[in-house]
Amino acid sequence: MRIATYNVNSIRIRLDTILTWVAKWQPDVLCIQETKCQDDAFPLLILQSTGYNVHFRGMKSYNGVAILSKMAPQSVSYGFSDHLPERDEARLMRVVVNGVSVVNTYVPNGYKLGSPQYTYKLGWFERLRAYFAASLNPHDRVVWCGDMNIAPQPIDVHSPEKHLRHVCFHEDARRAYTEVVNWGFVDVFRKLYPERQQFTFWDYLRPSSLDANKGWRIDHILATRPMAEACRAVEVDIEPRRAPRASDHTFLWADFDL
DNA sequence: ATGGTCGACTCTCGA
Repeated sequence: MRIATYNVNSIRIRLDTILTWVAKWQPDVLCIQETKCQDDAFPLLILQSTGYNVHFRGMKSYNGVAILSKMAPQSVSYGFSDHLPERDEARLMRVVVNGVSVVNTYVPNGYKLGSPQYTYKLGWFERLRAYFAASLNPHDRVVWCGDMNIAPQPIDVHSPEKHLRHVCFHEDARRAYTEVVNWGFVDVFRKLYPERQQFTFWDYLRPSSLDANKGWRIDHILATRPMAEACRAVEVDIEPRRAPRASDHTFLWADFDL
């Protein structure tokens, strides 16, 4: 079972990228973040023409998540369902496919240290931990993937010493993320490649960052222990990142023998 | 301290 994740940064602009990648790599499940369109503008029919099942939730301009799956999901749900007011919607969805619960998240960026957005990001991780604790079991087959906006370790960002106060590397953000991981997840990329420095994101604001390989590993695939033990391969595909009209993120995929 | 680049959308915000 192949599960993949991709921050598309506008699904309408990069529809071709998705179609080409899906045709080549044939994921069983593809989790997409930052679709950036309202549901009535979502390119549903063309995505369905690939034969995939398509589920999504968006909002105007920002955020938005979608999941493509070869098999029809047994269930689909959106958001935390914790009845707290949403500062922004369309950042979390879950499907159950082939007995595997797949949770797709676009974690809030956090803007700057000390900002309300940063506080919201930290709280978002706490809500996510509560969400896993309330609705899933670490002994079951669960995969959590998406754009986490967290580089978990110094190896996961270029020049870590320069980013100690960056919202994607600050100790408080990393701790909040780690608390969720500690509910029962294994970072399958890091499990298979304990030493490899492999980024999934190069900042648009620094156009030379890709060539200089000054990036971040902030997109992740995490699996509960029973799933992680079945993980046979994980790779980052940076080729679409070099194409014209590239997103600043890469595709990331993992194969599980079930 | 600031700007650099995108995308959505409305002359600005979020990343």
